[in-house]
Amino acid sequence: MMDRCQFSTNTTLQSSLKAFSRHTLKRRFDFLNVAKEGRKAVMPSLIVQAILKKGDEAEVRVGFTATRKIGSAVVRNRARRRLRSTVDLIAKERSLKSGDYVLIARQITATAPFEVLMKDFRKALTYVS
RNA sequence: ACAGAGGGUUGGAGGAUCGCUCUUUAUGCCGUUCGUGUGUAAAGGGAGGAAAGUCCGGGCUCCACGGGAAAAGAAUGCUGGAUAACGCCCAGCGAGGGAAACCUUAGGGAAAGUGCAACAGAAAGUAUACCGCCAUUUAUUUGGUAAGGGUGAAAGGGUGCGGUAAGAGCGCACCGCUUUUUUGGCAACAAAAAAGGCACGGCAAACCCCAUUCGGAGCAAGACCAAAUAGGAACAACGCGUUUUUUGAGUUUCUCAAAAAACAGAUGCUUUCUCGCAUUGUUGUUCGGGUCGGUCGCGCGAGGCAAGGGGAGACCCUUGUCCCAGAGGAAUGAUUCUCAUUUAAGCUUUGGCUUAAAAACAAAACCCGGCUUAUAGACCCUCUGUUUUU
RNA sequence: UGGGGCGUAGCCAAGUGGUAAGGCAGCGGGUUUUGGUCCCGCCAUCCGUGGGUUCGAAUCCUACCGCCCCAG
Repeated sequence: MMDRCQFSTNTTLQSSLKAFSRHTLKRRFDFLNVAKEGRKAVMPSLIVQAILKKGDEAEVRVGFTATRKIGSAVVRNRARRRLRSTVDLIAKERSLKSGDYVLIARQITATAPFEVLMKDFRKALTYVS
């Protein structure tokens, strides 16, 4: 399963920007692990939890969480997409340190201006790392 | 023009850059060069009228598909139609509301039975009559009566005339009610006539009765490929509840083996009952087994559009044409340009221009027919009433 | 996907057709030198929301809203 993921999610970004491949977290165990062991940064528009790993496996894995608390299915899907877009754009401008990241959507994630999301995520990264 | 009623359509348009998902084609790599896996490129497809709530109905799949009875248990409830089916829909009937267009309506049965009606009131349902009215008695009675008052949501037909001691369907007329007949209608029902002479009050979204319908579960259904673990099937060996009968062997009334019959227990056949049917223990070997995971189920359908026809309508028939989402931590996002819509402010030659803002409800999860609920804005058709003009 | 339950004062809750018990909290008063304890009184009427049945609905029916639980 993990072997398959290594090949699948490395898409067209490979040519234009180097060394970023977005693996998504899919197992409940991974999310719980990050929440338990990782560091946490709370911003107005999002929450970031992360475990940074050292070693030869230069792998970045990202998971997204949008709970029922923030709204209906439309709102949850929109929030998750915007978080994913944020991660893609940030990864272009600077390389993420390898490790597992979990982004949690908050109430204003779906409606806030996109620049606020970007700013909060950059700030959260400095806290976490 | 204003006020109102009914029905229908739509749910911004066109691009740019970076990304997501599926299909097809081409091609690289791995490789047991069939195949499978994994990348790249190009082309094409990519949410709704409610996809929602999950309230009904059906398809599909598996299980049960022994007979009978009962009980349920649930749902529906005027009539006819329509449909794959429905509690939806269409047409009509009855009842209620509105000035009208029109709207609402769970609308069978109360002489099958049981029950309920607080408080008030004499009395809440086979009238035990409070204040009254009338007669009688001689003043503490007895009898008649239900017109009037009062209570209540509801008081035992209503109005009028006659009648009477006072009264009363006691009699009569009209209305209501019940029964019968006739006419119209497929029917619900409507109208008319005759008779009866008031009996049969309300509540069944109280229990209930009657009629009709319903086997259970759900795509996490189910099928296939398959690491692991426990259990299953076949074969072999051993063993095999109780009673009776027959046969055989051994050593005698006894023991062992085989066959047949009966009975008992347990389990299963949707719940219960009855009858019936099936199965029944231990060890070994082999077959197999189906969890993680993967593939299918899974998009040609009670399908969309157009034309013609049938029908009052729901709807149906014929022909032509089109192919239109298929993910699985779950696909549409980020930035931006032009036009269109609405609102506000400013300018204005009333044509418009500039600036700013807004743009709903809401995301497929097997599929379809409905219902219910949410919904910014825009557009179309029909009808009713009032006012003005012609 | 299927099934079950709950909503009553600020909080916990009883109430299965006839004007909503009780406790805690709160407010006022009394007792006490003062505070506590104790005693008395007050505090719902929009029973989650909208319709309906009924003379009458927290209760019955129906459609919604919110919350919780169970099975796969």
